[in-house]
Amino acid sequence: MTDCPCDCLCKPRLTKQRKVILEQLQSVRTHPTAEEIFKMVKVHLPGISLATVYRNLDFLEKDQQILKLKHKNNEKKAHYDGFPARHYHLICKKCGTIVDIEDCGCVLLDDNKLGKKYGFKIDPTSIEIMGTCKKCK
Amino acid sequence: MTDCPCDCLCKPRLTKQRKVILEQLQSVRTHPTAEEIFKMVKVHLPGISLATVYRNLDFLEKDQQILKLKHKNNEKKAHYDGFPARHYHLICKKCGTIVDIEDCGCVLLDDNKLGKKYGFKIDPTSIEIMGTCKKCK
DNA sequence: ATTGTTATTGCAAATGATTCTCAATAAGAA
DNA sequence: TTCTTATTGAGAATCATTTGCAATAACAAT
Repeated sequence: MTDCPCDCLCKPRLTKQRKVILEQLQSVRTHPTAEEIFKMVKVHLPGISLATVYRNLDFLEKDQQILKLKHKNNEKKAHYDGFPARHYHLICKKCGTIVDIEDCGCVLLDDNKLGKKYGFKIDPTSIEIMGTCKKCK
Repeated sequence: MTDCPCDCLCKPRLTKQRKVILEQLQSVRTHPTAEEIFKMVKVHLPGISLATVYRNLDFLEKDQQILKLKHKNNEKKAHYDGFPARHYHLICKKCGTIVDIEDCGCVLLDDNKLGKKYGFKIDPTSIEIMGTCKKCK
């Protein structure tokens, strides 16, 4: 582990908790909430605290090891994605289904024209596209 | 006012409160929070309640008269946009600046290839693209 | 290994944006 | 004017997330 992903000067440590949280999130292809991750991790570390899960999810997100999805419909809970490789998410406004888009064959964001025009460095992993899924239409 | 935008059978009424909330939101080109809208509306309706502002913002969003932006960085507050015409938003992950993209000359979403492939009806006004703005780079 | 420093943890309490409850009010149809 | 019921104001409730703090444990230095 190198430098802290936030702007502090501290040296992050690889704790059991942080390790297992990441492992568990990477063990699924779904987009679990902090609470759901907490339950998965508790199987391996029964004494872990929910606050620790939140703290490590924040850390891992800042460190760009995972993604945080904030958009799932009217739900207040955030969802997490253990695979931060460049991909977008389609989220159904009605039922909240999240679909990963691995290769969308689109140039909107990749060519970075948009970013240049507005002086933005676009983060392609953070894009959440809302809509209505097949079932809900 | 026609049918209720939620799935209930009630007949919406155009109250003073709803009218002024929409007017005030449409009077700015920024993306205020519910609290900020509350303050603007209170100038004209001193007795209004914050709960009423929330209820009407929900209503107006469902009715597609306004947009709700949930993504502004680590802030928990939602932001609102009084101009729901098709446009995207760039949001800076660091400082939270929101930039409107009126015409991005991009086809990612408009051609609806993406929607077809995944069976999604994409809502082009709901797209929030995260990145880092010029100042924060 | 042992020690020292300090990042991290568990717990419980706090936070804070949003939602809900409910009696009172008022929009709009009859 | 009357009636129905959608909406309001006030405050309490919700609940995901954060925070304070003393105890613990990573890991660098000895």
